[in-house]
Amino acid sequence: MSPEQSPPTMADVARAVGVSTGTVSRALRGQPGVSDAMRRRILRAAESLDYVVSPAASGLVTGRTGSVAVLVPFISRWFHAQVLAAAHQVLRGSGFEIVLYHVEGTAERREFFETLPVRRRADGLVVIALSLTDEELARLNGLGMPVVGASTDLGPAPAVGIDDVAGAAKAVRHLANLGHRRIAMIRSTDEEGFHGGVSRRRLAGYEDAMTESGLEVDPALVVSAPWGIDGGARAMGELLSQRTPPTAVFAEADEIAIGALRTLRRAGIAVPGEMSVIGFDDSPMAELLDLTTVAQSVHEQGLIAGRMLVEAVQQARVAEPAVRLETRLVPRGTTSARPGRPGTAG
Amino acid sequence: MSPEQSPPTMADVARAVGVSTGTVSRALRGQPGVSDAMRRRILRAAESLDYVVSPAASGLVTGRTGSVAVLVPFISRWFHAQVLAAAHQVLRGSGFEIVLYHVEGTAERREFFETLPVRRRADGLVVIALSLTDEELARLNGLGMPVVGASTDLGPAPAVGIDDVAGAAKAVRHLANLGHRRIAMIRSTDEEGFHGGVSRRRLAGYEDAMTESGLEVDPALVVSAPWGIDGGARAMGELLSQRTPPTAVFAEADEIAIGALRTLRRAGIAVPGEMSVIGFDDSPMAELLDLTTVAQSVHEQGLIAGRMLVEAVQQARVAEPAVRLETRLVPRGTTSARPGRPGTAG
DNA sequence: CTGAAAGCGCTAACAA
DNA sequence: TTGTTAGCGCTTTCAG
Repeated sequence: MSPEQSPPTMADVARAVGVSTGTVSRALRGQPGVSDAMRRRILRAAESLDYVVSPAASGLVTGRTGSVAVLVPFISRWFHAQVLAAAHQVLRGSGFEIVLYHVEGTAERREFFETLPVRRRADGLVVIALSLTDEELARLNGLGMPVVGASTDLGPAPAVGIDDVAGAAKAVRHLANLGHRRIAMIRSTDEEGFHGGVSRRRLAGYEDAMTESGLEVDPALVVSAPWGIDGGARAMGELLSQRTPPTAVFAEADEIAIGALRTLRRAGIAVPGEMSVIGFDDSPMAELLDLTTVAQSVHEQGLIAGRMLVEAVQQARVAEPAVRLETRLVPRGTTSARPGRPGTAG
Repeated sequence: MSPEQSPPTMADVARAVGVSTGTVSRALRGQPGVSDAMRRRILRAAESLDYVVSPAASGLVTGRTGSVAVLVPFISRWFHAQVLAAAHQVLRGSGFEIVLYHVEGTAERREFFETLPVRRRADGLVVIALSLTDEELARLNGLGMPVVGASTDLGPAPAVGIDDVAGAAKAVRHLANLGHRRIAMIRSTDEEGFHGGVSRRRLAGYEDAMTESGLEVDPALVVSAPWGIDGGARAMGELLSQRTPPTAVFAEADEIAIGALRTLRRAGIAVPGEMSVIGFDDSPMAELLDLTTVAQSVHEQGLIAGRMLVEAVQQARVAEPAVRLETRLVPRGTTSARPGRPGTAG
């Protein structure tokens, strides 16, 4: 009589075939205990009715949501988008829906950790490139669901990332090997604590390599500015205004290095002739601008994090819960031997 | 006796306070018909038990999921990420969770439109920067949930975007006004149909402005290449190999224009001295590289799309269902008067 | 203002 | 192999 307004339910399918919903349920999920003939009839009926199971209803009884959450701070940064895309790919490949939590500011971040909206909404969580406080870490661990990190240290929880200390050291060693002695570092300020951990580790790598190369770590040569091109530009300006400016600069990230390059260009300082610059990450912009940098496998981190979460959710344990990917120096056109160095044309 | 393993339910809260779950439900959702004193007691109990309602359970009875879905093709492109971030912001601000569907390839895309995983998983859908086929459009309309588009034409459904024809015409007129007569256009090939609509409209704008300026549209001057820096670089090469190369180039997107710039740099052709280049979108890279372009309000498109969806979901109608945002020319350093033009230094 | 009871659409025993 | 029966945790009448 009345046309079906609301979507069909499993009962509709059962009725159409003339069986019980129990059988339909088993058939649809590929469970054993249904004859092949019956399964076919049921699948056909479901198809023709355009039926889909209600995740809410099934989730209510199974206790699983079929979704996983992704927490990511700056989606419009190349690195973050890249990791997200890769993780998304494997998670959807495993049948999960992805719930996105984008926390770009302090307010959103606090809101997330206070209310923990993931609770009861996801079966697991992957955290991308976020430096967590101890309290935040504790909140996540109290979530009662598996959590994995990509480029994020989660303490005991599974995580994939790189050795930032070693990576930064590679960059600085490269500069030292080129004969540079006054090597500066540009860090990002991080009042909001989004990537403080990475920044600290890359600083440590800088210091390690300096010491190892017999170079003095002059505190004046370590400057900070807000993350991004403008920040890098500003920091470079600061370095140029010093009594004895550096001859080479290691920037914590490519975007920062690119800002530095902008300042140098505007100041008419030749790169690499008068100043060498090296970044970190090997983003597409680095390639475009021929920026020497340290590469990491960004996409792969997303893939691995996704796989880890699938494992954690489905098998309750992760085979290899701490993966460190290699970094590698990518020499390009913004680094060269120190001006005035013996045997080198300035 | 036995410690609570599973998260507390509403019944636990009710028991703690000594009321029925009906009352707890009303209290928690701020519904009328609960005394203030009772509501306070209930809120306190819920808080101290660390209780959160199960969206699955409440969704089962209300029929709403509390989530909205976002469909986006290339999350690592600046434009897409930007729109997504803005939409996410307003949607979360309205209390929705965001379910992300990232369809980067044909396979993923087809899978999405065939299985329509959003069904029963979201209360609405925003589609970002996707050129849809008629069948795809029909699938979305049959979804039974509100759909809005950002930089996406959805036929009758609400959408926000720009006037691509007019925007492209602005770019080309700028070049014509500078005295250029042989003006080329670089389009993106789009075998997979991801942004064919935009590309076609920008081509139409190019043709309009050419005709309007009394210039001939030479088919040889319209070249295509895969979207991105490499594509733009390749297309520029093609243009340079022609018998009578253009003196100015309009690229469908900044990323493509940037590729063109790379080729020109490598070829030793002065920009804008010997060749003018203009892009579209005004991405951060355009600013960095001092690329003349046509700007659009990307962030605002995301905000508006988000607001539209909230309206559609909550009020079942959108006050202003077709918003066209303005574009504006951003003259920078990659465009100048045609070489050899009277009164101009080549 | 509050309680009782029915039921949302499904799954998971347990029977048959 | 299939059906029956309880719920899963919540909202929503309808009574009181």
